Amino acid sequence: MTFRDNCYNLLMQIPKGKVTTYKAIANKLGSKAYRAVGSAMKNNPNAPQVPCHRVVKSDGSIGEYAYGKNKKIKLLKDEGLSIKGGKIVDFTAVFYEF
DNA sequence: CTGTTGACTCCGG
DNA sequence: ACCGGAGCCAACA
Repeated sequence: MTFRDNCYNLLMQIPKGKVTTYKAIANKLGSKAYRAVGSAMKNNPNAPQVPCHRVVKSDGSIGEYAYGKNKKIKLLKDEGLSIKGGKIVDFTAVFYEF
C-alpha cells in the first residue's frame, strides 16, 4: 500500500453528486500532504474507476484536472452539481465528509 | 542520499 | 478581491 493507493480508496467512497477536498483526504490519512494528494490524482492510474474530478480545493474552487479543468467542471455538472465562476455553488452542502 | 516539483493551504498586505 | 510568501509531504530524477 502506498500513499497514493490510500487516496484512491478514499476517493472511491465519495458518492455521486458529492465532492471533497485535497485537505480532507490528507487529513483522513493522518497526514498533511495536500500536495502529494494532488500528485496522486495527477497520476491517476485507476481512472475512471477513481473519480478524481470529485476533489476540489478547500475554498470550493475547482482546482486542476488531468483532462483540463473545464472537463472537470462538466463532469461535476453531470453529477448534479452547480459550478459558477469556477467555484462550486453551495459547496458546504455537497461536501462529503469521510 | 539530496534536491526539485507540484491538480494545495494558510496568512498577511 | 488580488498577489505573494511560507509551510507541507510524497514521488521522482
